[in-house]
Amino acid sequence: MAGDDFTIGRLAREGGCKVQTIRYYEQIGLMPEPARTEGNQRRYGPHHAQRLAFIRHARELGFPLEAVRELLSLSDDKDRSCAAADAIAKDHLVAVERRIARLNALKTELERMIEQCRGGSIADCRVIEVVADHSHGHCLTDHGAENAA
Amino acid sequence: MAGDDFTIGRLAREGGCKVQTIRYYEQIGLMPEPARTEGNQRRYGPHHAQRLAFIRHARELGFPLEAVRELLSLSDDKDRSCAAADAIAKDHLVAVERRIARLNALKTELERMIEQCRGGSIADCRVIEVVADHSHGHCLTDHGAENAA
DNA sequence: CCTACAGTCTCTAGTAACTTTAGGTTCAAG
DNA sequence: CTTGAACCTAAAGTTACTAGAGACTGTAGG
Repeated sequence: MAGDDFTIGRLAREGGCKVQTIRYYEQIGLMPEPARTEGNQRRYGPHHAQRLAFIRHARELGFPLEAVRELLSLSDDKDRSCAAADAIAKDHLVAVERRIARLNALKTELERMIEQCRGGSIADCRVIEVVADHSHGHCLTDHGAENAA
Repeated sequence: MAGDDFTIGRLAREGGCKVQTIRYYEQIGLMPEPARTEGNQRRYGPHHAQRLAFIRHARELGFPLEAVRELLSLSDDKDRSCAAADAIAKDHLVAVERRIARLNALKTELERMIEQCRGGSIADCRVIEVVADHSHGHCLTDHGAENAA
């Protein structure tokens, strides 16, 4: 624990996120409170960088913060079975697959909508018409459930 | 304008959303303020149901509320060219396609991760390992930009 | 030692699109 | 007339940050 510490700014650059994001992670307990200088500035070591990298990658993989939290606590306990981690990943995969299916249906509907729009006036615009008329043929799979955008 | 009005509860049931959502749409100006009873309760007519259906379908198609707002104002003006509506739909299609591409990359990574997890202890769990090690081969396309989940 | 100035600090509010809660009022049936 | 479901408003909570204000620190140059 000598003097190879670094600032929050450098940690942010290396971790590929904003300074505020790190402070936010600390606030919600994902990142541990680091040591401070006399003047109250945060100083980090390599283990902090590792933990942040873990969090950021998990986030890039689309895990919500609560899942990241679980994954972190699992990874801290090397002796436990990895079944829990596997379950989290599988759940997430299912969610991702559902989203993809939904977005594909969406894409089809949008494409049809756009294709049919032949540039007249609003009165016979297919885009407006399709949006206005919910029952115009097919439905998006599980309507209402997941947020679509 | 006789007595075929209905309550917010019924409008919500028919529109497939919550009562509060309708009040929220009213608050942000997407739904017009309806008439009220003596006792201050909202009473709706068929045109309200139509407008709500339009909004809900647009939302199911993944348009953000601001786009819905534009679409609504376009659909109110039947003489205007539909180029603007077309543009909104096209923009949205591009966004949807980007999301799909991203989610597909994600899916692949998750599948590889899960497949490699052979159920030992955390110490050699591939899920944890892959999440921990950012530089384990390929990257998700435009890292950082869009929110992934 | 002094001055600049980039970087840091805390705290607060804002984002999207709602949902939830609290505390009270109204409507319709029995 | 009483009950209970549905309604009312207003405010706070959700997710995962981002942005800003106003003040303080750390460091490099002179």
